[in-house]
Formats: sequence, structure tokens, C-alpha cells
Amino acid sequence: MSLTNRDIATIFENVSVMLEIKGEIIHRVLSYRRAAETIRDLPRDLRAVAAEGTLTELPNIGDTLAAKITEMLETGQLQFYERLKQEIPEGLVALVHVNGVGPKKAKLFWEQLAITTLPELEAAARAGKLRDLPGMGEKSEKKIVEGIEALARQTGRQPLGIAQPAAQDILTYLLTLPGAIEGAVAGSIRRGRPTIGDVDLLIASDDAAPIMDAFVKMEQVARVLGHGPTKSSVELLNGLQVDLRILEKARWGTALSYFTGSQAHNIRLRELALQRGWSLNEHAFSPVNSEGVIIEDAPKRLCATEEEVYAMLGLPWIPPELREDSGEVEAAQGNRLPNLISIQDIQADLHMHTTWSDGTLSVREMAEEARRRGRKYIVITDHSRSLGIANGLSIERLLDQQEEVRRVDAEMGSNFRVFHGTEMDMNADGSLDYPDEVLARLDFVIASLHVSLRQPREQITQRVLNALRNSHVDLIGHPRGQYIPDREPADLDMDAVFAAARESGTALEINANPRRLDLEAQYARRAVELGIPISINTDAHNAEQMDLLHFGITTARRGWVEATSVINTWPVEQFIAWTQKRG
DNA sequence: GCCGTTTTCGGCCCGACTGTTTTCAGTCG
Repeated sequence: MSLTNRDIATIFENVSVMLEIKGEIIHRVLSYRRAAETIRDLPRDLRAVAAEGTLTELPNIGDTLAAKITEMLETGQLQFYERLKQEIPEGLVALVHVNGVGPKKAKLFWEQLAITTLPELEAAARAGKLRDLPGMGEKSEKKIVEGIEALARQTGRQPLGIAQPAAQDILTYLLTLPGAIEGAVAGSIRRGRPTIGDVDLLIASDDAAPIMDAFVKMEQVARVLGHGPTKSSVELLNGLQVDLRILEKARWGTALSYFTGSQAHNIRLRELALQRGWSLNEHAFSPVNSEGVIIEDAPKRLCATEEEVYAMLGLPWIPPELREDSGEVEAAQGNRLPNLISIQDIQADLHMHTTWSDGTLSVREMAEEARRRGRKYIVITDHSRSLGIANGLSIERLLDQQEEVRRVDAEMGSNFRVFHGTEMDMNADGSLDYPDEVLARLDFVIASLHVSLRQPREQITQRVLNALRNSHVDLIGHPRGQYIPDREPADLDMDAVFAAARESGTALEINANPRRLDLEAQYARRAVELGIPISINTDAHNAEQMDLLHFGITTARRGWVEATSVINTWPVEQFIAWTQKRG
């Protein structure tokens, strides 16, 4: 029984909560939590890092936690955790997931009423047994019942592609209200995270109260979680939580920076501020004395733009997509921030479908829609023969299609090129879905996983390695096969995939469809570090999906990707030369 | 428990809102 990165992250997270319930000092608690986050976002198998002996080079992993990781990898369990479970019931961890219940309350319920599970807590709350506990009352008891009910119907994190338009709609409404000067969608949506826990909106106004009132009274609001003069929280009918913050325009820079996060990035900024003699919050920079205490009557420094905030810290403005405390502050200090790719850099879409397989438009229509959106060339890549559900192309139909593609290419004129490719399945048995002599006749070959995504690690990794070793294969499409939020990625050995891609020079895709966003940012970043070419494509099955490209660009930016690493930023001549050289 | 151009020991970001209090602890982001 071997533990995965995710298992180990979960154990550290549980340890963190249990230590907090135990009353351990908060910094030790946070160490476990930060380590869990590091591991959860790690683009490599911990086993490989441990084998290299470089665990302590990971952020937030020191000697102690490295030893604990090693123990878990070797024995499948953690003695420290097992002992902790004797002391603190593991079930208490679930209690703190209830909105309004934290470590102190969980401990109270356990010690006073022997509650150790969610059902027990709900029963006690409904029976009115919580209200007489110290610090509790009828209201907080009712809130716990509601919190448990909310947990039950909670849909979990929302895909960026759903949350972003929803957030924009609400913001647009709020900006129609009198007194609303400016607004922004902040938080994890602004940072472009693939899934969104809650929506953070920011409004600049000198008269917050009426806007707040309108916000909590919106028709799609199911429940008001909090309602103060400058900060409110609501749960929408669709389960999405939306937080609204309102500040004056003169504080827009500090407010937007604060509300964009991430929390870890904010902490870094505040530490930097302290080093420079300032306490930073969402309102302003306040001068502090040598003990770090705010000097009350000294003038504060307000920032109306984010650029001013970063300038106060001696830094260039850091793009939101980088604000995860994953090296961006150090890069900014060293003037080494990446020159991130932008949507204008994209010249081509190398992955799209037509009515030949499961698309809704013809080759000609797709070409025209792509040209209308400013692309200079595209590759038509319909599904291959084994993917019957998507009307995959037999060899005969594939060759027929090539004639049509050539004809459309000629019709479109020399300023727009249409190439012929395929999105070929890597079959469950490890074979590729077309023979080499067929692949040799295509301009561009994508290999993708669509079936048997739950194969064991060695088996599914081998399928991808087989494709990478075929010189006709130019790109691995949506490499990890995830589908947000329903389907977990395949259990691929990404170290092995990267090594093989580096060897063969095969590109890896960032699929821009917000249900995929695959490669995810941390993997894209690792791929680029290794010199592996990237391609950002829409995988469009219709015209509308071509407009989702920006999600792919955002994901690439989160992965520190520059245009030079992305093959579809190239002029068409360079693209042709690259594919021809690959054979 | 981590981490380091103020430190290998002694720090570790900061404020809004709620409910129960009568000045504040707990929770959240």
C-alpha cells in the first residue's frame, strides 16, 4: 500500500487540524498546513524527490517533515499521526469543515458532549444541546445546523469556466448601482485558478451601505452569511459563495492587491512591508516603529493602483497569475519576472474538430471562424478510428478528409493556412490508432488519452511513452486526461513523461477548455523548465469554444510560460519547418 | 515546524464580522 502525494498532503492537513484542536502553537500548526499545500501542488512524485534526497529543497519542508514524508513513503503510515489519533479523535477534523466551527468549538463539543462525528454534532444541535455551552447560544446553534446543511448540498469547487462568467455578471449588476465607481473580480478567479472555492468581488465607492444592501438582496441569494458595512458574504442558489468588499477609490491598489491574494502572496508582501518600516493592510501602508507597532499619528500612505503597492515594496508589478508565493516575489526582487505569454501571441490553433467526427461545423466553417478570430493557421484534428462514440475516422475517411482540407486550404488564400492532422487515440492496449504509414501522410499528429483512463500507473504511463517515442507524433493532447470537476487526472508518472518528451522534442498541450486546463500550471511550468515545447489549443468542437482560448493562456501564465516556449505562437513557416523536421 | 542581506534562535500578516459578551474570543479569508 503506497501513499500518493495527495494521501500525504491529506495526512499533513489532518495533523494540522488535530494539532490546532490540541491547542498547539499556531505556527507549528501552519507549518503542517503549508507543507500540505506544497505537496498538493507539486508537479512531481514525492517518491522521486525523496529518492533524489532533495525533499528539504521543497518550500515549507524542513528536516522534520522530510523525515516524516520518508517514513510514510517507506512504511505507508506515520507513527506521529497514529499516536495523535489516540489523543484526538480523527472525526473532529470533519467538524471544522462546518462553516462557523473552528478548532476551539470542535474541542468544546468533544470535551463537553463527547461529540466526535458530524451526525452527532447535527443531532446535538437539533436537540438544543449546544446552546448552553460557554460562548454558545441559540443563534450559534442554529448557524451550525445551517452550516451542516450547506455542507451536505455543497457542490465543491466550481470550474473557472463556470465561476468567472457568473462573477462577471454579478459585478456588472453591482456597477449599475448608484455610487459604484469601479469594480473588479478578484481572488482566485483573477489569479486564474482552474477551480474556484468562492467568488471575491471588489467595488470602489464612497457610499458602501446601499450597495451592500442591494448585494445581499439579490434574487439569486439563498442565504446571507455575513453583512457588515464594508464586507458581506452570501451563498447563491447554485451553491456558490460570493464575498463583496467595498472601499474608497483612493485605496483601490491596496484593496485589489489584498483581495486578489493569494493569502500566501499577501503574507510575503506584508513581511516585505514590515522590513521597510510599514504595516500593510487592505486600506493603506502605515508606518511602524522598531517594534513593529503602528505609529498612530504618523501619516499613512494610500495606494490607488497596484503598481504603487509593489513600488512601495521596491518591486515591479507582479501579474495576478503568478501570485501564489511560488517564487514570484524572489523573481521580482531579482528583476527576473517572466515575460508571460499573452493572447495576442497566439498565431494558430492546432487542435480542432469538425463534422467529420464530433464537431458541429465543416472544415471550411471552422477555418473561417478561426480566421475571424485572428488566427493565421489551424490544424484540423478529428478523432481517430477507435473512438466510435465520437465518430472517429477510418483510414479511408481520414484520407478523404485530407482532400477536403487541401481544397479549403487553397480556397482560403495564402494568408490563412489549413493543415491536416488527427487527434489520434493512444489505445488501451498501448498501440497507436493509425499505422506509421498513415501518420506519415499527415501534417501534424496529436496523440491523446480518451479511454481506460484508470489503468494502473505503469500501464497508462507506458501508453504515453509509446506515443512519445513515435517520431510522427508532434503533440500529446490534454496529457493527464482530467475533466473538471468530475474526473481526476490519470495516474501518470509525469517525471517519465517529461523525460521522454524532452528526449523526443514532442510538444505537450495546455488544453484551453475550462473543463480540462490540462496540463495544469504547475506541470506546464515544470515542462518549460525542462525545455519541452508547449502548445495552447482550444480543442474547439464549434465556433464558441474558440473563444475559450483565454483560459488556456491564463493557465500558461500561471505556469510562468513565455511565448518562446509555445509552438503555436510561431509564424507559419517556422511551424512547417518544425513539423517537417520531426517527420 | 520553517526559515535567514537585521537572525542557526527567535521570530512568524492583518482586519472584518458574529455572537456572546459587557470588552472579546472565535472564525474566516
